[in-house]
Amino acid sequence: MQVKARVKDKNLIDEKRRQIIEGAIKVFKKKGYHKATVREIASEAKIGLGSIYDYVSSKDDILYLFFENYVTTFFDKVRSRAFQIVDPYQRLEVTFRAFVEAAMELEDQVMLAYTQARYVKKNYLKVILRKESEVVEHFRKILSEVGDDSIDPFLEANFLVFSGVFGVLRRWILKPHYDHREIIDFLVQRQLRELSERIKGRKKLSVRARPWPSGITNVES
Amino acid sequence: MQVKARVKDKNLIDEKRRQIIEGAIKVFKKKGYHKATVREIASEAKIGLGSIYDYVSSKDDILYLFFENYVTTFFDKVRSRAFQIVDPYQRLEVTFRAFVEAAMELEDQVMLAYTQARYVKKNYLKVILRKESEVVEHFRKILSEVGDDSIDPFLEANFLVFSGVFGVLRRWILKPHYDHREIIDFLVQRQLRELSERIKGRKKLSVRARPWPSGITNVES
Amino acid sequence: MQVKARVKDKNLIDEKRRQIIEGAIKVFKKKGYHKATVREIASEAKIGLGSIYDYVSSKDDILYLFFENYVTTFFDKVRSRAFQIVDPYQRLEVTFRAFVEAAMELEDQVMLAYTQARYVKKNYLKVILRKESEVVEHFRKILSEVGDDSIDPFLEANFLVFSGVFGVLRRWILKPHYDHREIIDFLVQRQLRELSERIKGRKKLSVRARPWPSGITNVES
Amino acid sequence: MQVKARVKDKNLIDEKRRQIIEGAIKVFKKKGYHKATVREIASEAKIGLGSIYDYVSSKDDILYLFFENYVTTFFDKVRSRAFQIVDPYQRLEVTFRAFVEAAMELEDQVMLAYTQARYVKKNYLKVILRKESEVVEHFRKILSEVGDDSIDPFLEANFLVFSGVFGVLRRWILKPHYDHREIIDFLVQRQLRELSERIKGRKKLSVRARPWPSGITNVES
DNA sequence: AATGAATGAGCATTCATTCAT
DNA sequence: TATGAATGAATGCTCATTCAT
Repeated sequence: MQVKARVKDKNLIDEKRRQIIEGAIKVFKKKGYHKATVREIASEAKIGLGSIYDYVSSKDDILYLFFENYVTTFFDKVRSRAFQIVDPYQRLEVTFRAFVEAAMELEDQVMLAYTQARYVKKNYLKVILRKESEVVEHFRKILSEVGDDSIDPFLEANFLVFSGVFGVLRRWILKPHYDHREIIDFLVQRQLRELSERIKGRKKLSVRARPWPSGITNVES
Repeated sequence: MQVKARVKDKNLIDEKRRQIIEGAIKVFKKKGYHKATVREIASEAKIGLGSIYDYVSSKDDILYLFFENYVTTFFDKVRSRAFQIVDPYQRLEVTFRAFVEAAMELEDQVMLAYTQARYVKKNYLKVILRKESEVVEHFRKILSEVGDDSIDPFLEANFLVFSGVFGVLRRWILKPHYDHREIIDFLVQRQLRELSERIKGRKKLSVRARPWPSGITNVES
Repeated sequence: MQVKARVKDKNLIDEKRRQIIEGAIKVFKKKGYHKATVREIASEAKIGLGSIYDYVSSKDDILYLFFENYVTTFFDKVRSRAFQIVDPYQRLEVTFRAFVEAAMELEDQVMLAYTQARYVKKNYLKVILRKESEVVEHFRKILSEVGDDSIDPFLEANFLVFSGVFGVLRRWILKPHYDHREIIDFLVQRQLRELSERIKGRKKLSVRARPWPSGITNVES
Repeated sequence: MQVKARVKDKNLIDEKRRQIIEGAIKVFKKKGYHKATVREIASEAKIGLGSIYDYVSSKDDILYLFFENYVTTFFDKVRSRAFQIVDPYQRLEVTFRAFVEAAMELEDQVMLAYTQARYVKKNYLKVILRKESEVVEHFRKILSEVGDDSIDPFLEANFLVFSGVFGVLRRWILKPHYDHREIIDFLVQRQLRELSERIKGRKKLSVRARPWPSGITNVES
C-alpha cells in the first residue's frame, strides 16, 4: 500500500477508494486528468470534498489509484481464462483473446491509461509500468513455450499487447463501422494466423472464427 | 484558414506561427498541453507573450496549429516516397515503411497526437480527424488495388496505420532493447509478409472481405 | 470558569484539560498557535480528536487555557520564594531572581506568551492581561516598600518584569554564548545593583518619582 | 536580491514591493502573518491579487520583504545620528536614544518583528538575524570603545538592544500611563546612568534629562 | 506590430468543527 | 463519555487573456 490514508479502517479505505476511483474514471473520461477537478470527482464519488483527502493525499494519488486498479483488473482478466490450458498454442489464443476482450470491455480505462500515463508521478509510474511489463512478460513466456525461434518473443509479445488495444485507440474511426466482436475476431485472426502457421509448419489452419486447431470455449459466452 | 489572426500580413503569420508551433512542441513534449503555459511557449518561440495573441486567439488554437502541422507533415512524408511506384504491392510496402519511418522520426509529435487529441476543441478535432482519415484512405486504396478479397481493406488499412506507431507508443519498454531500424524492419515484415504471400497468390483464405464501409458480417456468428 | 465543557465531572475536566494544555504546549512550541492543528494537539494530548470538544469549545479556548495556566504557574513561582522575607530589598532581589529563574525554566511558554498573545480572543486577553498585571503590581508593591522616591515604582516594576525575559526573547543570540545561570546572574546584578546602592542610601538622585499611576512629569520638558 | 520577481524593471519592482510591504504591515498588524490573506494584502496594497506574484513568489516572501525592510530601516535610523560623534560616551547615548526612538516610531513593525519572526522561512531568518546581529555588534563596539572592563560588552549590548523595545513590547500596559517621550527618557536614564557612572568612575553626572557630561543636541527636536 | 505588466477566475488542499455510533 | 469519519469554507497560488504603451 503506497498511497497514504488518514483513516485506519482497511475495509473503509477500500470501499471509499473504490468510490473515488469510479468517480474519477467518470470525470477523467469526460475531461482528462488535468481538467478534472477534485471537487467534481468528489461529487461523482458521492463523498465530501474534504473526505477525499482522508483516503488519498493528493490529486496525483487519485490518478495512481486509477492506474493501479486498472492494471490489476486488466491483468487479472487476461490471466483468468487460460490458467488451466496446457497447450501453448491454445493458451496463446485464449490469452490474447482475453486481452482484446478486456481491452474492449475496459475501453474507457484503456484510453485513459494510454493518454494520461504521462501525468502519473515518476515514482508511481515506475510501479505501474512494472505491472504493465508483467503482462508483456506473460505473453513472452507463452510465446517462448510455443518455441518458434524465428521470432523475437519479447518484441512479438509487445506487439501483441499493443495491437490488443487497436480497437480502443482507434475507436473514433472504427466505432461507426465495426462492433466489439468484429474487432476482436479481426485481431485474433490477424495477429495469430500467420504466427500459428509458421509455428505449426505445414499444419493447415481453419481461419474461421476459431482458427486454432482444437475448439476453444469462450469462457465469457 | 480557420485560426484567426489580428495581424494581416500572410507571410508574417506563417513565419510566426511556425515559431509558435515549434515552441509549443518543445513545451508540450515536456509537460503536455495542459501543463504547458502560454508564457513558456512564447519564450521558447522567441516571441513576446502578448504577441502570441496576434497570431492565435487562444491556447486552444496553438494546439490545433500543432495538430494541423503534424498531420500535414506526416501525410506528406507518407505520400512522398511511393507516388511514382506502379506495382501495388511495392507501393504498399514503400508506403508503409515510409509511414513507420515518419512515425519514428516524428516520435514526439506522434506521442503528443495520441495523448493530447482529447484536448482539441470539438470543431478543430473534426478537421484533424478528417485529415487523419485521409491517411487511412490512402492505405485502403493501395490495399484495394492489391486486390486481395480475403481482407477488409478499410480495417486492414486502419490496423496498418495503428501498428505503424507501435514503436512510438511503446517506446518506454522498447527503447532499452531496440533501435529505430530494428523496430521498422520488424513492423514491415510482421505486417506485410503474410499479406504479401497471400497477395502473391500462393494462398487463398476463406475469410470474407467486405466492401468498405458498408455493413460487416460478423465472422463468428 | 470561563471555558465551557460538555462534560460535567470537574475532576475529569481538570485532568483532561491538563493533558490538552501539555499537548498544546508541545505543538505550539513547534509551530505556533496558527499552524498547530487541533488534530495534532489531540494526538499529543493522547485524547481523541472529538473528545477535545468535550472539554473546550474551540481552538481559541485551548490557547486561553494555555495562557491561564502559564500566567498562574509563573506567578506562583514568583511569589513562592519571598513570602516570608521581611526586608524589602531582600524580597525584591529574591523575587526578581525567582522571576528570572521562572522565565528561564518556562522559556518555551514565555516565548509563546510573548509571541502568541495577539491571537487570544479579546475577552480572554483581558483576563490574562489582568493576571499579568498582578505580577507587575507585585513588584510595584515591593518597590514601593523599598521606599526610594527617586524612581517611578510602576514603571520600574514593568521594566523589571520585562527585563526578566531577556534571556528568553533573545535566546537565539544568547544561547551559543551563555547558559541560564550566567544570564540570571547578569540580570539580577544589572537590574538591582544600582537600585540597591541608591536604596541603601549612599546616593540621592534628583529624578522625581511620581505617584503611580497618576500623571507623569516628563523629565525632559 | 534574494526574492525573485517575474518582472524585470528594477524601479517598478521597488515601487510595487514598497506598496506590498505597506499593505502587508497594515494587515499583519491587524491579524498577524498567518491570518493575513494574500488577498487582503493585495487589496491594501492596491494591487491585483495575481500581480503580487509578479513581485514576490510566495506569501513567505512578503514576510521576508517586511523583515528585510524593517531591519534595514531600523538600523539606518540607529546609525544615522551618531556617525559624526567621536566621544564614545556621547555616541553610546545618542545611539541608544536613537534606537529607542526608532523602536517607538516603528512600534508596529517592532511588535511584528518580535512576534512573527518564527514564521520566517529558515533561509530568510538567517539573513534577518545576521542583520539584527549587526545592530548588537554596533553597540558592542561602542561599549568596547568606552573601555569599561567590568562589563561584558556583548551581553550588555544585547541587553541594551532588548531593553530598547521595552516601550513597544509592554505598550499594552504602558500606553495608558506614559507617552513615548517618557518611556524614551526613562530607558536612556535607566540603562545608561549607572553604566556611565561606573565607566566615568568618580565623575558626578547630572541625572537630568541629558545626564551626559556634555550637552547633546537631540537631532530630532 | 510588439511587448509584458496587470488581472481575477479557478483549483488543490487544509483544518476547525460536527455528529453518528 | 469517547471517538474519529465527514464536511465545506477558506486560502495560497497559477495562468490565460487583456490592454496600455
